Amino acid sequence: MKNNVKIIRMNASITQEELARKVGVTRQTIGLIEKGKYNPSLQLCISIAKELNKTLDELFWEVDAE
Amino acid sequence: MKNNVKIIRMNASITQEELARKVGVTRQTIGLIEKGKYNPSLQLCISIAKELNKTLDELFWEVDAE
DNA sequence: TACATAAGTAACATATATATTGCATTAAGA
DNA sequence: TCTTAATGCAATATATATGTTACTTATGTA
Repeated sequence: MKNNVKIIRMNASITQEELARKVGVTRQTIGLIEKGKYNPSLQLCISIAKELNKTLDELFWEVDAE
Repeated sequence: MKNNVKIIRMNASITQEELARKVGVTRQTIGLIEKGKYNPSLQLCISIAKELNKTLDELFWEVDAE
């Protein structure tokens, strides 16, 4: 469940808490998603993407290329 | 929670049941996602996309432009 | 040193995605 | 008409995403 959320959020210079508040979840949820410990819902992924001005693919597609 | 899964699945000429089996869920889950009644997990969205040779954006991005 | 901010983490509760089973409906072919 | 495949739909059970609360660990700065 790797993704680019952490890098892109930090590039946007906002905290986990700010992002969480904007998309309507808690800081813990954002933290766990960034850590790859959660399998977030599509709707949340879309909200995060819009908040960071990215698309789903940019944040979540083929990040786990191993 | 609109999306393009049904159209693209039908273009691929496979049934809900075939797609479900390939991605490891039940037929009902695919049916409800196509109907827009579910908010699927990211991992399932990725599995569906790969099975249909599409990306997340092609299946789920800004379909709900209303 | 102290204080504040950001982030990691854990326990428990709740909401909901998904499974399981079963039945109804529709369309296509014999 | 009968049969089969594909789909819709509903009730109940289970797994897990997410919320809530709280403690801890940096890190920067006065």
